[in-house]
Amino acid sequence: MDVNSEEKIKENRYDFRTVEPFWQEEWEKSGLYLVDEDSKRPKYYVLEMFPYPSGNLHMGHVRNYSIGDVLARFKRMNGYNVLHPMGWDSFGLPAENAAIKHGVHPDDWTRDNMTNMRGQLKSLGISYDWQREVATCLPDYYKWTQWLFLQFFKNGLAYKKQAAVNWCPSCATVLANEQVIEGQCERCESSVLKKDLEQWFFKITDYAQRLLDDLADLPGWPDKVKTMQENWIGRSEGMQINFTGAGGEELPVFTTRQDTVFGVTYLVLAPEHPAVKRLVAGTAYERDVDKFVAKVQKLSAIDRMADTLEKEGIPLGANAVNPLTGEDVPIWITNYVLMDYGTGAVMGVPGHDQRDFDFATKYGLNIRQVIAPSADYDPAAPLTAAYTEEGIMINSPGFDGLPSAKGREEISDYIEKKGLGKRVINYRLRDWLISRQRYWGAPIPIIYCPVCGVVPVPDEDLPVLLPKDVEFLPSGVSPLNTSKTFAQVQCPKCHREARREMDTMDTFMCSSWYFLRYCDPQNNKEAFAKDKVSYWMAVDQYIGGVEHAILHLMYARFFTKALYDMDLLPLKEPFANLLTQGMVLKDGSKMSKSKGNVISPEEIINRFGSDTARLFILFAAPPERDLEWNDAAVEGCYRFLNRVWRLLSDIKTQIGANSQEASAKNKLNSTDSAERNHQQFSTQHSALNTGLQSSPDKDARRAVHSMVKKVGEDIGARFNFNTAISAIMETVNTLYLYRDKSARPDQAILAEAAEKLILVLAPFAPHLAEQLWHDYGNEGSVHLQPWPGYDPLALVMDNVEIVVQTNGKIRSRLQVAANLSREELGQVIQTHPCLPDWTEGKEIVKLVAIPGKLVNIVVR
RNA sequence: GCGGACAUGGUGGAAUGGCAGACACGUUGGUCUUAGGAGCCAAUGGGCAACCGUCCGGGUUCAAGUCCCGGUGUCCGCACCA
Repeated sequence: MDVNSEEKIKENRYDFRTVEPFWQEEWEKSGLYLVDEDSKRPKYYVLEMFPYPSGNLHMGHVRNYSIGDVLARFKRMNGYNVLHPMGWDSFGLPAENAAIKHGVHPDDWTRDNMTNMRGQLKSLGISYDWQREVATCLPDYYKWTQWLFLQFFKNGLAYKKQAAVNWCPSCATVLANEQVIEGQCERCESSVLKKDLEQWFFKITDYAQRLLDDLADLPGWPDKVKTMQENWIGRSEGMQINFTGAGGEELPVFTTRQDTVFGVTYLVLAPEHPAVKRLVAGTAYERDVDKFVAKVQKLSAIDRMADTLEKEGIPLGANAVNPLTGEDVPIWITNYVLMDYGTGAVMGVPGHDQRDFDFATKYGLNIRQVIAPSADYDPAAPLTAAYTEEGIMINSPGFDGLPSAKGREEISDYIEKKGLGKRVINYRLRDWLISRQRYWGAPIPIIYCPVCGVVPVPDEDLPVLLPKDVEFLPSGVSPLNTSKTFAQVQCPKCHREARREMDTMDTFMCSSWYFLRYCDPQNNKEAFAKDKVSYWMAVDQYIGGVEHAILHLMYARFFTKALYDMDLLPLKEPFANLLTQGMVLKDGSKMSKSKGNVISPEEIINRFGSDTARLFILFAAPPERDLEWNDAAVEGCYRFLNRVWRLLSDIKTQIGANSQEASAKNKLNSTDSAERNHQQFSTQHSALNTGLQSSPDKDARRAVHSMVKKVGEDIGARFNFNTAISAIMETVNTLYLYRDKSARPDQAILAEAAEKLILVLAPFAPHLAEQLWHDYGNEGSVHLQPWPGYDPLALVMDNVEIVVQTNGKIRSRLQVAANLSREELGQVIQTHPCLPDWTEGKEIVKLVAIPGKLVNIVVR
């Protein structure tokens, strides 16, 4: 390749290697994306889930932030005061694991990663207000995480209790319920064990009903996510019925099928049920029962939940009294009853519950039918499986003949009247276990005093700094124990020698309020000022992966509600609208190092530039859908940007003389709202429109204006960025044809087209658009311009093609005037010379005319 | 088992109930070129054709990829929840 041709190619191309870094620097220098509270403009808070600083950006990040950036830029151009921040979810296990593996301190490792990823983010040119950057691992952030913990504590929402908790043996720490996936650790996939430990919990269960009810106030959330939260909260209405065991042992059970209480033939307890020991103490059953309990407890969570696990049980040799019938039924324990749901005791109704049926069949327990499928059903026929549907009550003295649903109500009333139990609502949701026996997290700001007991760290002593002199090899004991200085502290109340809490907080605590800190990131007096939060919150559009549907999104909702109750926040829901983006796949599966199918964003940016990377990722699929990475298609996007570049460069040369006029026009627009801008364009160009004689001119202009309309709607109302981009591509194609094929392309139309193209491209390809904007002689950033308007008159067509169908089959196409009414269009068909051909001599039954679209002649 | 989403060319994907396959990738042919991994032009659901085509089977409608009923398949979430 000689020098000349190299230069020639360079000349005709979008030189992203120069253009992109240049504008990134300019934008940063001019503080283009910095925002403040501004009551004159409506606010818009667009937020992407902040990343864990793992070391490198991956394509999922690029997708997430590209979606957010299009919205941020679009809203900005539409006159909104846009808050678009970025930060780091920077506490967590990977830092410790890296420290163990490579001998670096988690703090250094994390900071290096943040530096590296910040650089990568900046090379993407996302419009963040970097002055609002937060990192959860920095003392000026976690000080407030600790402060918030204390607010929860002081309001009775944080408590410590001994409980059987999830223990990951490999991470050597406890896990929240939500972090156990199919019995395995969410992080390392080790089998999770149950361990009896004293741990800190947040009372999220107090908010179960509100978390459930308020989902109805979130129309801007995907149903999928709301359903997942609904299932996770798992509300079920039922009844607690008080059975009584031998020796007066109270054995309440929880059931949702009170109508089957006459069918109870045994009672089952969870092996861990506290009554078990008492009931068998000193009996012949004691040894076998102990053995059985030990066997069940040894099973890991995953084994205990496995489908294949056989239902096993053992009798306790004791009976319980059914309070309704006065009948004695045997008490068993079994591996299929859970201690931590309901009361840990279940009534065995083998006639109407399949598990009970299997169990009773296996151990020869009685099966009694109390619900018949219909009134004429023969109850004498033996059941071959449990009948679990609704039906008619039988063998239930006093309630026979009632439909089961009605029977449920009457039995509930009866039980409550007699004081034998009560209606209760059970939730599957458990309290949130927030303490961790790991190093890289915010220390829990609690002091244990031998005299005063559990004492919160006073506000003025915050933050409780994470010590650096710590051995963080997982040992099962909190690593903070290994610090020489950390534990020792004076009791804030009595000043006696006391000890600090050694556990750190779950990192989900840190991420449950970061969106509030962005509103007021530098405040060193409070976590956030109420007026700033009132101005910016709620987040208008939240964007992130669906993998956070339960954990993060539920905790953040819980925090918001709790802070609302403490009068720290003016709102009950943090995220008004939620967009869950799909994954980025390669060869059909998620990109991962172990599969070796990772495409690094850095590499793509180096080869094609960030505008190309962003354009591809937005064009390849709608945002909620999974996206298959395709190298060739990326190149296609790169070619498109060059096509735009060449077209607009050429037009610029052609209309060079007019460029001053164009720039004057833009100065005029630059301070207007989109609405005014819209009207302005209409009046400005209606003269242009009516002056057009030939149809290629009109067509070109229509293409441009309908593109503006469609792109605005696709971004603003539908989040269909892929179709917005395709509309721009179509218009570019049309303009190439117009310029090359029409006899005398109109300069004014080309100038207008160029300007609008640059403006609609700005959210998608911000660097290219900015460069072109300035090449056209405009002042100021393209990203501060009002979103272009369109001229409704330009969209009007003189003629349209309509389709002629008979019985739904296409016969012909006709050019007709676009403004024909339904009747006129019918007339045209009725009198058309081809009518006999279309109807083939058959009788016309009906004629359906849809103006502007089609005519369907129904014949027989 | 329960709940949810989805199913359209070789591929990614378009279609307020109104011309299925926009836009793009890929492929093929042409053109320019010392060269082409650049650019431009053309073709591209299947079938020689009439026609047939949106997972399968019914239905509603003048008209169904789209709405309704019943299946199948794929993916996701929860899962011994009483």
